[in-house]
Amino acid sequence: METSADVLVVDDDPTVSEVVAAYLRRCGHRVRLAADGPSAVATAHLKRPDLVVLDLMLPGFDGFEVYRRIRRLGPVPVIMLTARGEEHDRILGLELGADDYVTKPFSPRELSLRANSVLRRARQAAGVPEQAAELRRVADLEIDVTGHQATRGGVPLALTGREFDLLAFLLAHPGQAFTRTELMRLVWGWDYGDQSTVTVHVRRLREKIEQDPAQPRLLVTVWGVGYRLDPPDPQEPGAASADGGAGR
Amino acid sequence: METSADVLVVDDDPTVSEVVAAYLRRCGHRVRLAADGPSAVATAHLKRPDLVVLDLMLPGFDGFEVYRRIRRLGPVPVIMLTARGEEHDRILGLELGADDYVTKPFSPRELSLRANSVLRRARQAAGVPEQAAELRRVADLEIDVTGHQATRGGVPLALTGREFDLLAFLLAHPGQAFTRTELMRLVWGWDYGDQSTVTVHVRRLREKIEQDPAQPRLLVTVWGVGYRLDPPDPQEPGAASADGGAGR
DNA sequence: TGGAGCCGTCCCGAATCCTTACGGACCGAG
DNA sequence: CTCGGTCCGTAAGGATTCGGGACGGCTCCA
Repeated sequence: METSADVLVVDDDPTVSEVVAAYLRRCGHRVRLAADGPSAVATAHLKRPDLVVLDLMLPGFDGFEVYRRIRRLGPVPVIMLTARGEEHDRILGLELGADDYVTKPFSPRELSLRANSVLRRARQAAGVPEQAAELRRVADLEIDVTGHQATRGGVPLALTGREFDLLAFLLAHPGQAFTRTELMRLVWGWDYGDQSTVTVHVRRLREKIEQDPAQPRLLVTVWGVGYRLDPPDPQEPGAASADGGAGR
Repeated sequence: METSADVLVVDDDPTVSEVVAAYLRRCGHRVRLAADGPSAVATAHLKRPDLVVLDLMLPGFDGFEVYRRIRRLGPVPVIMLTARGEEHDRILGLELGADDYVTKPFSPRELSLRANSVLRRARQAAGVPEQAAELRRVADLEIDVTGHQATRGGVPLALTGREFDLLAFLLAHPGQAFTRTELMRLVWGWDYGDQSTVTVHVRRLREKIEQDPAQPRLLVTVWGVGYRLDPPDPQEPGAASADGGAGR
């Protein structure tokens, strides 16, 4: 679990800011709100948040200007909220150096994922000792979330971004079955789009972590439901024991 | 039972809300109903449910407004019911903030899965240590609802979806007899269709959980009524266990 | 400006599962 | 003893799901 952080949310729409705040608080963060540019800059000055979530469409005030002023305070990470289709904002935002951006309409889960990711990167860059690299293990599979590296039996795996996220999530919830839609929401952060995307990534991940991808023993498919990462049976390690119910 | 939770269902259509309530009760939850926005908010205030299932199409009251007011009470998980066919963008916008949403028409399995996983995540976020895998046991039969896995004496069973649902339901109500029609309605979610479907699935389930499927001792048939999952008599098994006057 | 890697989507074959139908066996009542 | 209702076992058709292959778009990098 990520540690808590101070987050400043800047948006003039109370509906959006309330929802965003609720979600971030649920993740264990402390949240402050600002509805306009000046108060945002002032709050940033006084409270020195660990992360700023900034809507670019502020009334009567240029969001970019707010961004520049906040950035002068120091290397505070910023996530920008932009409207879909506004390629201009997005490009400009990234050029300015925003750590990440999220296009509206967005799912709160997506924002939470981005926020945690940005915070993690920021802490790492800041040289925070990073208490004992966050490790997760199942069978001979090991993942270092902070170091963004996965190994099997000590051998590093060449996972892509999505594959890593998927494996990290499954390793965090071993033995639990998830539907494709759930995985789409929890790993991808959104749930529109084709569910077969999940299927394809599971297949690609199996190619890299399973000994026999055609007969997966770790990343099992639960028919009619979805997928599950099985913790290894504490019993036989290499014995040719019948696969119990895994058959078919 | 750790799975049970207080659920508030908000829908103006009694047909829908009753069906939803039935689905949730079959999962072992306690359900309250509210037909309009104000009473929903009031009930949420008074009863502090663990989960809210909220229909967005409330008459004369914006469902999203209800959501915001309920959310102010605290981090209550919310599942939204939306009608299919609404513009995708609208759904996305409304989804803003919901823990999950289900599009109508929905299947009972769908709602059950979502409700359970939302509750699980909420408990997890609330600091309740996970690990509390939802288990149900009778005799040497054990079922892990979150992992969608059933075992007998520790050995995994290869159950199909329906078989799993059926066994899960019976394990939630041991010692209680159900007619085929009841099982059809409570497990399948509809009350039309051939009752022999239930018969066939019971038979297949017996093949997998009974030691001698020809003489079932766990999944007993109550003649003229239906079926019942018997908790094992810890004492003598061969006794002439008169099933009382259950006959007709 | 190419080229490689990653991601998301689509298509189709194969495997699996659900439902229904049918014949025979069993139970209880008159 | 006979009969009507009920239950069990088998089989087949239809529907759904899963897995593999492949394609185009996109980004990043040389």
